[in-house]
Amino acid sequence: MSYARALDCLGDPTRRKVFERLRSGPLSVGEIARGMPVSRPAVSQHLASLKEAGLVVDRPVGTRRVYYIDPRGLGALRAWLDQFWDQALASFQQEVERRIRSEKEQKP
Amino acid sequence: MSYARALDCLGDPTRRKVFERLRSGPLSVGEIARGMPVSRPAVSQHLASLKEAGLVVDRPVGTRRVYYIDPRGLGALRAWLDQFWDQALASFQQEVERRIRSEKEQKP
DNA sequence: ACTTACCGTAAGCAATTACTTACCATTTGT
DNA sequence: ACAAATGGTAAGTAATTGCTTACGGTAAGT
Repeated sequence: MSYARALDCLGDPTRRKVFERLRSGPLSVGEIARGMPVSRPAVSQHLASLKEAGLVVDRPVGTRRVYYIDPRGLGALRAWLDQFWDQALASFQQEVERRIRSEKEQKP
Repeated sequence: MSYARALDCLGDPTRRKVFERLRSGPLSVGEIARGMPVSRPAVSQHLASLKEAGLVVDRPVGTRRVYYIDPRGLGALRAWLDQFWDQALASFQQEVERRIRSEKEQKP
């Protein structure tokens, strides 16, 4: 049931940008906010949401806090996606075949 | 760049519910809306968003419209997730090891 | 001890958005 | 041709939420 909060989080473009900045490795809050179109407190709030959703973890380093991606949140998301894959592919293929058949009926 | 709209869509709980109803196979709008806590027009609007995001496709069947999941949207989402996986796992493991080392220093 | 750097939190505001009701278009059946 | 069924669209409203400014708290440096 954790995929729900994760998807809620990643639904916001700014929060997605914050998350994507951590893809290359751990970063402090200031480093994440640098060059962002929003203020540092805004980034802080987004990080809190991401943390509550299990998508990131943080670790204190002196007066700074370093954030990095939590693979467990990522895993929950992937598991949720996989639930759809097989059934969706089967339904889709069936519909494609149906479309081909209906086109054959129309031409001649 | 299509994963962005897909994530925006699935960020809403109701829209997620609509999407999850299609997991077991194609359904008409009325069938999807049946038993939902929102009205049928609301479901229609959500389906339009999902369609624009490439997550569902529809096909007319008489006076009804049957919707089903589009695997291409699902694939874009999975590809985006996979981008994070390797790097995130490496960073996470590195942090776990760092935590173990710092605990060893503290005890003796 | 004092200052500086860094970050989380609170309050308030503006903008987005998700929902409802009403209406219209299209297709099927009689 | 008419009636019923199905669903997309428009307008309006209420609620959510993302952002900013201001403040407080902790850790490092002098």
